[in-house]
This record gives sequence, C-alpha cells and structure tokens, in this order.
Amino acid sequence: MKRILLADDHSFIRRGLIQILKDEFPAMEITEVCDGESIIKEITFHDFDLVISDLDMPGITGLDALEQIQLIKPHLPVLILSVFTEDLYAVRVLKAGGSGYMNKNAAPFELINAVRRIALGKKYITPEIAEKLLMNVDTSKRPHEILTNRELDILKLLAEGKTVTQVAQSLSSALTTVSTHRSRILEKLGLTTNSELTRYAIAHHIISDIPL
Amino acid sequence: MKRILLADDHSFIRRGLIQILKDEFPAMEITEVCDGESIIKEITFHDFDLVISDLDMPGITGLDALEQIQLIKPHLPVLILSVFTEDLYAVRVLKAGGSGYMNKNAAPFELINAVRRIALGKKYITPEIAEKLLMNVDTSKRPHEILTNRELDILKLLAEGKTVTQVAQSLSSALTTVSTHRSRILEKLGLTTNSELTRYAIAHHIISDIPL
DNA sequence: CCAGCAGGTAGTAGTATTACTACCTCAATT
DNA sequence: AATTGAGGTAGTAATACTACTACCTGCTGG
Repeated sequence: MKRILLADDHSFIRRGLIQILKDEFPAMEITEVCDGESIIKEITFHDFDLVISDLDMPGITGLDALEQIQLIKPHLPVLILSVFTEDLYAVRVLKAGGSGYMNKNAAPFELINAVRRIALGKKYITPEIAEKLLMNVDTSKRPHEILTNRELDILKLLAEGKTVTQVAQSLSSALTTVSTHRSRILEKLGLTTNSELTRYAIAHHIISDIPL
Repeated sequence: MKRILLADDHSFIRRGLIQILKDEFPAMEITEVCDGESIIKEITFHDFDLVISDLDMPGITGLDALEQIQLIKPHLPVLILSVFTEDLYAVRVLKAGGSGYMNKNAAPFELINAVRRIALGKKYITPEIAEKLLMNVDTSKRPHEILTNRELDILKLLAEGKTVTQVAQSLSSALTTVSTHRSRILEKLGLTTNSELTRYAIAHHIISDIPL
C-alpha cells in the first residue's frame, strides 16, 4: 500500500488526509487530483495501490469514477469519502465494488484502520453499515433507496434545478431517456413535478437546500 | 495572531487547516473543537486572537456562534469557512461582524492571506464578494422581499409543486398570466427553473421542506 | 440453455410551457 | 387633467416536455 491516488475538490481536505496518512505511513507516495476526470487519467497512465476519493465532486462524481475504475483496473481498491451519512451511499458504494465508505467526520484513526484493512485485501465496513447490509431487505424503508443508480443520478441533477434537456446533455443521453427515468423516479416516489422532487431531495438530504 | 480556535466537525478538515497554518506560522497555538457549543465554552474561559469556524455544524452553526461571540468578545475576529458559494452567506457573515468568509475549495495560500489580513485588523473580502457588496447595497433585503404580493402567492404555489396550469386554475387566471408572473419571479431571484424556485423557497423558509 | 426480469436506452405523437409583446387599471406625481 | 409607472392580465408562435411503447443488454434461476 505504497502508491495512493487521492481525489477531492477541497484542497483543505486533501491536506488533512495527506497529513493523517503520512504521519502513519511515511513511505507512502501520494498523488493528489481534484476531480473525477483526473482520476481516470491518472489510473490509466500510472499504477496505484489504492484510490481514496470524495463522493461529491464537480463533473464525474466519486460513484461514477468508481464504476469506471472497475472497468479499467478491476483490482484497484477504492475508498470513498463523503460528508453524507452512511444511510444513502454506503451500501451503494460497496455494491458498486468499492472497498469502503467513510464519512468525513470520522476520526483520523478510522482512516488508518480502513487503509490497513484494505491493504490486506479486505473491505472496510463500519458496524453501522454492516447492520444495514444485514437487514438490507428493508433498506427500502426510505423510498429513494429503491431507485437505481442511474435514477439517483438523474434525481440529483433534476433536484438541483437542471431541466430534462440539460440533464440529457450533461449525461450525453437522449432527452427522452432522461424523461423516462424521471417518470419512473416520480412514480417510485409518488410525486408529480420537479419541484416536488427538489423538496423531497432536500428533505431527505440528497441535496442541500443551498446551491453549492 | 498566536492563539487560534479552530472549529469544524470534520476531523479531516481540521487536520488540513492545522497543517496549512503550522507550515506558515510555526509558533501558533491551535485549539481544536468540533461544534458550536465548544466555541462558546472555549472563548469564555480562554483568550484567543482568532476564531476560524466552519459554517455548517451540528447544533449551533457557525453563524449562530458568530453572533454569540460578538456578545461575549466583541473584538475577537472570526473567519468563517464553508462549502457553500459566497453568494448566500458571505455578505451575511460580514454584516454579522465576521472578519471574513472563505469557501472550502480555496487554495491554501488564500487561507494564509486571510489570516495575515485579519491579523492587521482588516477584513478579508474576496474580489467576488466585494463586487456583490458594491452592486447590491441593500443586500440585507432578502431577494424575495422585492416580489409583489401576487408574485409571492404564485411563488408559494409553484414552490409547493403545482404546475403553471394548476396555479392558473386555482387562481382563476389564464395560464399565460401565471407564466408571465413566474418569469418575472425567476428574473428577480436570478433563477431559471421551478426546482430552483423550490430550493430558494425552502432555504428562505417561505415553505417547509416537508409537504403539508 | 433459455425464459424472464431489471436496468438502461430511445422514438413518436400529443400536450404543456415559455418568450415576447401588449393592454388595462389604479394611484401618485406634476 | 395629463403623465407616468407599477402591478396585474393575456394571446400567439415557438419550444420543451411527457406518456406510451418498445428495444437491447446482462444476469439469474430453473
């Protein structure tokens, strides 16, 4: 576990993570990037032992990046960090092949633990997440947990105020495709308009009530 | 500028900030806390030269804390950090007596600049914020306060998830009338979609984030 | 080995929405 | 009284969106 690729759009966080890692693993070589695109570029041209990535980045998100990493370097472990509670993403990240999910308010030693476990080829799963995984049948307690990954992507973009057309452009798909996904989202959540979608997303902390 | 109180609920960020500060100011004594309550406790019992605080913390937020600090130690400068864009909070923070507002994706050297300026007793204001302050002298006025009554009615209905057509029906006017009002609302608030309208309305407590 | 399902994708035709312009009141000002 | 401007109201043509249907892929269980 020598060569680490670290992705986060906040330089302050990158600094903190590097500090925590270097304190414990002085020999580590850490490469920093600040968006998802750069992750893909880096891993195609260089070799790494671990990717540590933020979930919420402009452009390609951590989850998108994770999926692409699976295609390019299937055995490269990925640890996803996020400010969001485990509720929403942890299970998704692990199912997508991630090696772990950690909330950004975790203590530094937990990061070290996670890296150690992943170095052994294991997954890093907190007790809370393990519990969720155990009773994952009723993960459908919250309606949005029955959304597919693609649907969740689109929900976020729509909730943030993008139009169907804009979402289609930013995802490079037909607007009718996006519209279809949207219809299914609305049906699954029992809603009818984009505004209700936004309200739902804010109430369930899928997006913030203030534009980032 | 020797004794710093640093408040953030994310330990990774605290680490990063400490690292950046210590690199530049080795003699600094930094006290860490992870919530707003602790800020108040610390500053009542100890002396500091500067408080650096996150805006979004559980319990007492950075803005709340700022107001309380003003009461207890009126001359203690406070620098607020946040992941949110300057748009919404920068002016508010400065009006509330803060010494500066900085986005968390700022470069490390900007933090150093900010601390240096504040050490001289000045405010730290980015060019973007300065422009905002210039353009809008009455920023204290919330944007929606310039809406007419009719516009506010329609804003509420739209934000709650009604379509233009439904609003027209419930107000017994032509849908084109409602559409015109809507356009003017969007223009006045600088928005473009109903979803953004909803988000705005929730952020400004015009409607609740939970239906009914 | 293939039937059936879940997830993602999209086209067509019909419906809803928007941008632009313009008109009408009702006050307040001159 | 005439003027002006804010607030409210609409029509029309162009545009964006939706409902419905359907196809393709990859997987899972029999």
